[in-house]
Amino acid sequence: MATATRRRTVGQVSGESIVIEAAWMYYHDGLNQSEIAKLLQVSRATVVNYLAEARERGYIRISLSPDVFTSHQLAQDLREAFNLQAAYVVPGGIGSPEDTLLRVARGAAEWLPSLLHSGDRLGVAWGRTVYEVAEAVQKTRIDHVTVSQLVGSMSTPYGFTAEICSAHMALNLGAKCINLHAPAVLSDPDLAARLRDEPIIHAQLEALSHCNKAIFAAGSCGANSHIVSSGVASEADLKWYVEQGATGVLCGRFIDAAGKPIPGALDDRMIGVELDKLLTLDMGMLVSEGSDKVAPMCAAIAGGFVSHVVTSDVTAAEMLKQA
Amino acid sequence: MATATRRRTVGQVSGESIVIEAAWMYYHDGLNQSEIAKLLQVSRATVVNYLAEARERGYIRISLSPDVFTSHQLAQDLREAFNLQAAYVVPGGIGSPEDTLLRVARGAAEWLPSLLHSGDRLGVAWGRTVYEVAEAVQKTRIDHVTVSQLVGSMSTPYGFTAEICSAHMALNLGAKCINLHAPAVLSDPDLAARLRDEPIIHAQLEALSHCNKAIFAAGSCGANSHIVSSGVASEADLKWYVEQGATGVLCGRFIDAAGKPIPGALDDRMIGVELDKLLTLDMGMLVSEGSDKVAPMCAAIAGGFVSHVVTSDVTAAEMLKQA
DNA sequence: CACATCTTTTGACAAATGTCAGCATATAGT
DNA sequence: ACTATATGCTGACATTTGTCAAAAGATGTG
Repeated sequence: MATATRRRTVGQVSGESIVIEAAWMYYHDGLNQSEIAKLLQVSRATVVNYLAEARERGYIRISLSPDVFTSHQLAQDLREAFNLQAAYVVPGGIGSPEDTLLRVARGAAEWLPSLLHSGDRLGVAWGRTVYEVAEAVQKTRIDHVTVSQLVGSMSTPYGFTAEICSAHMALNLGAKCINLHAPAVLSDPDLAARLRDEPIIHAQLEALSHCNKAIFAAGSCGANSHIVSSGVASEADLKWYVEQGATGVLCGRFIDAAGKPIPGALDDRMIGVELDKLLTLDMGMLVSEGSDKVAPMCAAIAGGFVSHVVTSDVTAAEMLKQA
Repeated sequence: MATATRRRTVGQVSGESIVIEAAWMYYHDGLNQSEIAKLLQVSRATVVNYLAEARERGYIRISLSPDVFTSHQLAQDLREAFNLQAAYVVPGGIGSPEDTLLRVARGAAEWLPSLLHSGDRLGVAWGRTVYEVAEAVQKTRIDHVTVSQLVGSMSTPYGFTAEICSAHMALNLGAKCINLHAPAVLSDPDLAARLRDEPIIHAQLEALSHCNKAIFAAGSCGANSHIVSSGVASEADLKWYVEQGATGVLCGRFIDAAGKPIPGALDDRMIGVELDKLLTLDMGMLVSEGSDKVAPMCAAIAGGFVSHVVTSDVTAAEMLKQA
């Protein structure tokens, strides 16, 4: 501005103003790069660099309007069929299942900030899907939001833990983060009980019980169930739970087709939120996708844990068929 | 998806899904138009059309991160010097004063939604600046927000009225709108009093008094003061108020340099919010720009009406010099 | 069912944007 | 003060994106 900075001095903070100026001209005023170059008296290539810098620094925010994905037919149908507050259905696209999962995660990431308000306490579960959501959330700043880790950690072959899920989520939301410094499952019920009474853990579990919103995925009880591969349950455990009617997994706990938690040996050995806590939330966001998740998702919804769903169009259609 | 719609049938609603698909691929997956064209099996030109349609329909949302404008040096200085909750300072750019005003308005429009939460009741003042803000607000949907018109209407040569300001604001925020179906100023105090007692107007004024946030601009008392050109006050009125020490105009009321309302003949003839109501708000957003607004803005802040300021870099610098 | 009238799609061309090697200017070290 | 080094800027070229008139597919009507 006023003081014409022909060339921005190295590292000078005010030097960024010309970047912002360029970004404003380009994205708001709709000028093209040549016009901007002329006005700022630099070469067009420099303008390209400024814009690239603005994008890198996250000054520019491009998103698809959430309305689109919550208001079209499939989303409305899903909402009505399952009596949800809202559903967000992303186009599955042509890509691999992997791509579709990323899209669903990205959709959730784009929706989530608009559903959070000042003072909210968000519980974050754990898993591949939740991890991708946490990563995809754009940096936002909502005042006085707290993120809590809903279940204890497990070291996984995938390299992300429950702590990382919640920590990244908190980081991107500009929120305070309360981790749960304990394993998700212990070998001995007694040890678990003593750990739960440990002051630090106790305080963390206490904080967790004050969550008013939560985000989680549904786990399947099928062949390559995540609950087994992550080491929370053994093959034998899974087999036993399936025999009792287990249809899906929610925050590390097994539920049947009606969404009722199935009591079992694992319960006493686990550290994490108990399912009935989730029933009283203002918002329970279920983010999942894939044929194998249809039954678990329907079960979770039937159990009353879910107010918001994010999924793909194909999965949404399958859920509607099953209903 | 599944059913390969080679060509979308005219007007068919589901036909929009291919538009969304294209938009997703382009803006989220980072594919270029040729790649998308290949995947969707249409020509690249068609992809261009899809993307244009997505933009027109408002599916795509591009914005500059508010953080940038609230966190740089000038904004921080302004915030501290005037003890504000936050300040948003836009680069003035090279353009005309008109352009700068539009930028400030756009800045306010981009900031405002992130400052509103479910249940808020936003009071909207009136004037050129506020009108531009209302227009520039991108369609968002925050639940249970109510917009109230802070002052009565005047027909202006500019063609926008207080009703249009609040109505457009409400429309774009997806909020309920409570208008004030009365002129801003009447020729006779008695008539004004009777109008205020009229049930409809009374209810509207009542609703207005429950606002917890407000957005307004500062008016000057100079030569081409808006308060005169809009017909609220006469030249003689203005002269009288200036003699009493009037420094600026806020929601149609005159204030002195310390921000104290100046009682006068106009008060009894006006229909609209009273200034002391504004002192108890959670948020008072002052949006103004220009040398002639510096004194009025400082006065409004001194009076305690303001928690958030949006202005240009030049004006911010002038305010700091004056402080 | 043929015709008129729309909307959507397309290919060829024009314009805008991105890339990169090399040059110019600032900062750090001696 | 004089290099060495890092950082920002530029021009020429490559790629991507936007435009537009014409063709092809839908829809409505006698």
